[in-house]
Amino acid sequence: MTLRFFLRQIVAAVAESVAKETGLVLPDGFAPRIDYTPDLKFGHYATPAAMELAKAFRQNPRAIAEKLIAAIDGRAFSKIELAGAGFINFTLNQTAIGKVAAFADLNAWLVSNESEIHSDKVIFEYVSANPTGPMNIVSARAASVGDSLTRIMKAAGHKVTREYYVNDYGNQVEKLGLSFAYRYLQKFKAVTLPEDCYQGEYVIEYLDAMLDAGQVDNALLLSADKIASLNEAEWLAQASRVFAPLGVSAILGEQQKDLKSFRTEFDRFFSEASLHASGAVLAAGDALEKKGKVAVSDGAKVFLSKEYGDDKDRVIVRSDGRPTYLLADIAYHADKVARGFNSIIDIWGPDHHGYIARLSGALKALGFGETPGQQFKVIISQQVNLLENGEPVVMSKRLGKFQTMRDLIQKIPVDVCRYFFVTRGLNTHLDFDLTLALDQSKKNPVYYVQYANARIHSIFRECGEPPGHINIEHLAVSAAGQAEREALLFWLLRFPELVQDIARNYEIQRLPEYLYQTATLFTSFYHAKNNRIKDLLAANAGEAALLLSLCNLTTQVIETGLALIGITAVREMHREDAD
RNA sequence: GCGCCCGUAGCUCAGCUGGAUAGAGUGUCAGACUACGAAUCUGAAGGUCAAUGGUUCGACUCCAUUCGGGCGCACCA
Repeated sequence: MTLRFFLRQIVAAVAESVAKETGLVLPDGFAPRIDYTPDLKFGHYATPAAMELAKAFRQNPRAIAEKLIAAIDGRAFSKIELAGAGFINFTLNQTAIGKVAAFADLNAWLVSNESEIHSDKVIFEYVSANPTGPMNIVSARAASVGDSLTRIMKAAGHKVTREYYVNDYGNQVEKLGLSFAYRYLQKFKAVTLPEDCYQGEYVIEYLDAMLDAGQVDNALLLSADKIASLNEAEWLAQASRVFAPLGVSAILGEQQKDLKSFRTEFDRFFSEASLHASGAVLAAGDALEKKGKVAVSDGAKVFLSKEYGDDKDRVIVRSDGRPTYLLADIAYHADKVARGFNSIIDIWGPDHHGYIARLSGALKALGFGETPGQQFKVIISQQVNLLENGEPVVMSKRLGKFQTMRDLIQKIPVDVCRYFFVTRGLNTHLDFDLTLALDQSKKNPVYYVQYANARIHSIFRECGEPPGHINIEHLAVSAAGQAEREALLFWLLRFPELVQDIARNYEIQRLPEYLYQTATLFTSFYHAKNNRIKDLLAANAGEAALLLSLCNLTTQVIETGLALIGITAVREMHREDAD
């Protein structure tokens, strides 16, 4: 059990008993907050519960706090104090700590703590870049954050499915096919690529690969002889239909390679075209119509999204009968609902924020959210400004000038990229300066964290492996009165609480911050004279073993934490150059 | 015009559903290697949290207005 959960149960129980005794009623759904104290000298945890209750009880917070304190069974504590305007500060005693946080191994503890949260069946969609070109740096950001968040949610105890939506249907795909057709034609004839085609050179590369692999149908193949009598318009129409799916699968394949090298995984790549093929798209329109949320305007069917806060109603079936992208997306999300997910989370790009109202409106119209616990959450990933030498790099797929995710991975180690992307909240604009990332690579925080871990393993190599079994009570006893040990130990014990928090609020940046602080606390522990394990080995073997055990817990936290953000935890580090 | 994000130390940014003295890194300055790895550590300086008003026991956090910076507003996907 986490210490925080233990305290929350206690405070909730005494709040209830105090309320009952005095004939008062707790606020609806009252769950006391358990916070960390600003400093361990105030205790391990604090609760502002008395302040939160002040209004409902119409009493002075300090008076409430006194009643709460009086009602608490003090056996687990060495100190409970009333502080400030009505904070209650808790200092747990070592026996209680050992009993509550009883674990021999960090991962076992994480698993045993899963019961503290309400486990959700979650579908998490992220990246979902269009299969019309290589992925850019915004996709890399979404990949880092989405992948890390899903790992964290799983660690907290949720059932998570990771999905990537492939927009392999519609105008853009047709244009992609046309771009391939033109590029092929250009090999035999001087024709200009139309402006609305994809201008990037990558089309030529993929085209050549297709031709080499013999994927292009013989009937379409051109030659110098054929060119003279060619009906160009007809050929282009035919060729673009053939090239479109080939192009999509080639580009998707490359995207998947990039994602893999970025250590980003998905359980499924969901094809938009499959929704059209199965009739699911139009069926979604019918479902909305049955709910009375569809009107006809100028021959088109519109979804009445204004009822859900959108600024205008949105077309879902065009006047020519073709469904819009929105309807396909509604169908896709209806499919997620049908698969039984009750938590649907998407990461979208910054240009899609206006889209939230209409899609969440459609889900509501279809009845999603009526069952308690169902939620649809969109996390908007803000822009990434790519800088090189302080100058912005222009990104435009159409013009073919852009920094791809692959360029990024080739320039900067994946560990550094991933760490960099998760150090900022998704809702902030991000300046990624390539030169800076390279220049500072040696002073990069990710190396600092890895270094701390390598140091621990160096201690193990030097002083012997730690005992396999971690005994928290013994660690707490040995930490008593030793500032560095105490700071490190209680910081480490917060790790599962942090995992729970991030799984709830998606604030991924808190994990790298935590790990950095872990490394800092460890090095300060390491430098304290009384913690020199090497010296203790002969003098006090028992204490040496305890400190090795504390190091063991530290490395478990660092390695598990790094794994949650997809970063390698090295156990030995080597300088790249001599200076 | 409407909507979204941002404004915190010289620079890049944290600040956990409102909570105790606003924190890191980097840069600057002053120190520390006969030390399980100096890819390190210790210390100093650096702030009117863009501005104004409001809400309350309490505001960087919530609300309103203003000023700055960025982005988006299709029968494209």
